[in-house]
Amino acid sequence: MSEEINTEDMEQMQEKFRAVQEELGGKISRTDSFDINSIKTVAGIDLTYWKDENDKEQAVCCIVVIDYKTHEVIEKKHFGGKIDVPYMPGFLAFRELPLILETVKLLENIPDIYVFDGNGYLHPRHMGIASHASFYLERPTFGIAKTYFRADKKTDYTEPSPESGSFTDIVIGGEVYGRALRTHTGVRPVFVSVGNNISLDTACNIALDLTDKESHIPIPTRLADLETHVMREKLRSQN
DNA sequence: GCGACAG
DNA sequence: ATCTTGTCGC
Repeated sequence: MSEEINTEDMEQMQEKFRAVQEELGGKISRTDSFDINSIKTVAGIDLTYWKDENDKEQAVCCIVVIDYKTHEVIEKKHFGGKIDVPYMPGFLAFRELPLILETVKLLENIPDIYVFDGNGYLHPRHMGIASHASFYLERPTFGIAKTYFRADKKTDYTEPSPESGSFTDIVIGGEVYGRALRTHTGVRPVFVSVGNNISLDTACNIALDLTDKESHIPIPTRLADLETHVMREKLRSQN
């Protein structure tokens, strides 16, 4: 009884989604709208998926707010529900945003900045999930992707030197879309890109500030990821 | 027709 | 993303 989604439906969906992205994509600001020294809290956002007993796709979104300076966890919130948009490269926001916005509503401590698991400006229409989400949030955003996404089919990235902190810009058509950033020496880089109202330099500095020995993935994203797995087990056993 | 493809 | 044990390495 699972709804079958054929290619015609997918193409119609993408047609509408692409129009939304082209409309909003030109309204992104890649300039800091704040002073980095004023940042007190940062939120990490992530989702994880599973199929329920009726083969319906379910997901839970988790947001973890931490103290920027001490990295102490201030708050955790989650919201689970059915997913009705399939995964289509380039259209991740349409799949994940509904649950994300519901989870944001639960926050008692509004963070100074939101960090997403995925890209922002590093996208064919500059509208990865970090950029898209910004239009519904009153705070700057940026994205951290664990694997490279070719915003342009021809453009690959150049491996940064092995030392922590080194990076290479991802340039397409003379424009910097994002950055391959090494957060741990000798470990594969993460891909940082601007969401909105922040500069790439600042986003990378924050990513490095929020990375510790435990993982090459910055703490907010790492904690949100761990939390989604915990919540998935809890929600699975309830249904 | 073939490959590419954030999560 | 998810299905999955042991195993190599710091």
